[in-house]
Amino acid sequence: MSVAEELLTPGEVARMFRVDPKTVRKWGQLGRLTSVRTPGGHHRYRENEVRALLDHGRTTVNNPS
Amino acid sequence: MSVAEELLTPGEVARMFRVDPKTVRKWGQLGRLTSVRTPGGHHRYRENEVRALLDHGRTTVNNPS
DNA sequence: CTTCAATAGGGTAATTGGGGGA
DNA sequence: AGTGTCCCAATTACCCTATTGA
Repeated sequence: MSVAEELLTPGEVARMFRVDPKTVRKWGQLGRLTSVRTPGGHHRYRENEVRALLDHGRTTVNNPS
Repeated sequence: MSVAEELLTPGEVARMFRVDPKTVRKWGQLGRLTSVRTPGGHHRYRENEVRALLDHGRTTVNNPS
């Protein structure tokens, strides 16, 4: 179902990854993030992709005593 | 329900534990820290995890000094 | 229409990742 | 077993100004 997907601003993505907005833009240029361009040239990123990326690197390992 | 979690850079964690960033990365490899990876390959660590680990080392029953 | 915050763009410094060895 | 330091290359952070977005 293609409902309107939530688009995130560079600042939002940068806050989620704890990086600089400039770094987020480079990820889009490198093809690691799908960047949606506004008519003015600003970038928007898909929330689903960002969340998938965050979950991908997550090592949910329980530490047994 | 994923609210924006606070992520810390390796340098931040290293400063809190008074160790080298390299050591922090090893903790992530050993599964003792939840490591979130940026698309660029850098690691980010959960502030809650770090705090829990810091508190965990405070198993002092009654000996603050 | 105006105002203000955020963003794009390039360039340079600092940090980080990885292996190997002490 | 665990940590600190060496090398390298890659990634990221902060400086600036002009433009876009709401």
